[in-house]
Amino acid sequence: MPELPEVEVVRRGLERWTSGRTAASAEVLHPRAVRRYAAGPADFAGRLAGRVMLAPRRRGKYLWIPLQDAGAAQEPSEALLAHLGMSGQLLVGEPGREREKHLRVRIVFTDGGHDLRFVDQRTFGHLMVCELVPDTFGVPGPAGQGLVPEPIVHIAADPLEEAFDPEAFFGALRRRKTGIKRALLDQSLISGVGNIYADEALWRAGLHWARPTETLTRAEAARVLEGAREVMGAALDVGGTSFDSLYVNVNGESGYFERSLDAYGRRDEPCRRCGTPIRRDVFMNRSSYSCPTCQPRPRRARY
DNA sequence: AGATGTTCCTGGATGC
DNA sequence: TGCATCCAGGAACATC
Repeated sequence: MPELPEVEVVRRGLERWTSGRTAASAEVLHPRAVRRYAAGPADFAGRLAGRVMLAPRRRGKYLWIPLQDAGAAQEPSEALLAHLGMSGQLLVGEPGREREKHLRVRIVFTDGGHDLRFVDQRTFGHLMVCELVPDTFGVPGPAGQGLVPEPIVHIAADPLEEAFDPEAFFGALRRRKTGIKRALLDQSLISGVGNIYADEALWRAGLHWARPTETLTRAEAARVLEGAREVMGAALDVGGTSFDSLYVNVNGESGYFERSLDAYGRRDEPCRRCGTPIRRDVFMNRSSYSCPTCQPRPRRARY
């Protein structure tokens, strides 16, 4: 299940394997993979052909590769945008290798080298070509760095970005009338935090998932942020989390972080701080794992 | 308008 | 053994 650290691992892999290379052609093997691209699969493929892939960028769980016309000097105005969803993979490898069962899109390059493949079993992920526009959540960076894909202008900065504003995040939390976990999963408040890392951040902060956001103190909000940063940083250090074979990095190697999780998936196992068995609640049609002792349910809960 | 519920998808695990 | 059902979850979209 790719969340921010896993997507960053993929981004780094692409930086090494596709930067500076020119796409020759693209083949869409399943239209659902480009469903968000209104102009359709043929136009999608046409937009990639002949364009140079620059260094990939990331915000939260979204990944994009700026596309430059060959020989052009101006800043790129379009990008190939990717979201891996539940089971998406971006794989780089020998062009002649066997086709994966769930291969959705294949891009080959003019140099005849490694191809780029989008493989996605559950097809929650997608690719599209889009415009790059000025960033409203982040701060302007070096030339061309202040641009983000138009379809994700509403996605907030993620906690590992310099542009992330903790005070603005705290203010947004206090204005909301909802539970802290729902807020953490809302990509317009903070991006890159999914179900797994939300539970981990709350365990580290000692807060229950149903804690009303409007009652959070600045210190509590800071603990949640710090927890998210720590757990995602640790996951990044070991190459991402993997619970099954669905997540692999760009070269097909799995991550090794799952053994380090403190809450997620540990139902009935002892809390690593106090020994109380971890409990599982169903919330938002998802599992939430927490320690009943370290993360007591608030008297007034919000969902 | 903000909060909350629904939906999309596949295949491994589980139950009878 | 075989078939049916459950479960995983990001985020757009629908509804209250």
